[in-house]
Amino acid sequence: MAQKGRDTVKQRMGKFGEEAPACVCFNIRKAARAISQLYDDVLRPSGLRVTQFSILAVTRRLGPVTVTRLAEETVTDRTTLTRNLKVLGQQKLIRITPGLDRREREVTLTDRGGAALAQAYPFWKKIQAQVTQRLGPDRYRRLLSDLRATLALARMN
Amino acid sequence: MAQKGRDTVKQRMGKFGEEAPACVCFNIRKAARAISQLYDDVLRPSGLRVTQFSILAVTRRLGPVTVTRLAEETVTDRTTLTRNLKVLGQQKLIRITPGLDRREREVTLTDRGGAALAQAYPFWKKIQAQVTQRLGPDRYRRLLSDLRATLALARMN
DNA sequence: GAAAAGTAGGTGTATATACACTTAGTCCTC
DNA sequence: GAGGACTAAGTGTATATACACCTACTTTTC
Repeated sequence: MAQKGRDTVKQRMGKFGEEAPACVCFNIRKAARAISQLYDDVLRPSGLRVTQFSILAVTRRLGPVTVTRLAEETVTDRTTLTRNLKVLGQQKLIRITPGLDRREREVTLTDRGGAALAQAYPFWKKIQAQVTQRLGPDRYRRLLSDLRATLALARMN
Repeated sequence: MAQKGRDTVKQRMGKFGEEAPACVCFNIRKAARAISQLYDDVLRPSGLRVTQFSILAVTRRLGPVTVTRLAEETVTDRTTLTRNLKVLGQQKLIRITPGLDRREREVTLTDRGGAALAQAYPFWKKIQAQVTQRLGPDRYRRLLSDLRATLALARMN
């Protein structure tokens, strides 16, 4: 009875505590933190983090590739990738050379980078197998598919 | 015929290009980056990032809460949370006070923090509704459920 | 062919993330 | 109740992330 036409903030957000756990973003981020820690932990003996492992792997697959293309493939902001590549370049795991179009830079996996990737591979394989096994094949496929859908949705705008 | 008992690195990693897209961690991280950008973009007028929004929301729900408890709830490394809380504290959105147990620190949402949350809420609500609508209720519930399973699995060790 | 438009990439700044280590306080055991 | 075990939190350091802005180069348009 204190107010009628106008809700208080408290009322408008009355269900907020219950809604927060439903936030798609919050939940994906939580899962990302947890799963990243797991993968990083298993990859640790290799000296590569999962982010670095992923970048090297994609670079290996795409051969000499521009920064922008690599950013698209990894769904990373280009400027973020620049910083990530810097670390890998310092460790001589990749090489960055000017492209024919002199605005472009081509990223190439070095021998050293290939060796690092090969060395890390069994660790990745092990944890990946464990995770997929524990999720079960159905849920695993479903999750990847739903994540793809979420990704597509997020980039839709 | 060059080698028989021993595979080359190339052979061992022959399918690597095809396996990388199947990496659970890589895919969750990609989705997390994309969805975070979307939420951050929509939340921008409110001045809160989705990470900050989440921390404030959880703080609001749990009332005065210790740093460790908040870290558990948000599945964030405690030292990460310390840094995140520092930013929120500087903006006076939270207050950090010594606990009864003098090792502990209690985090409380300030009035200013409550107001920021209330102001950001409609933006969150809007993008959350759009995302769940586009995913569809079934896939949305399934995704949250599978993410929970992944999270549990990752923390299992 | 010069100006404008468009494209590739980097920098400055700020937040987010977490490991290894440290500090400070509490509890527990004798 | 003193000493050691345990627990809560912060720091040093490094990587990850992305926005706003900038520079350099290429293409397009007249």
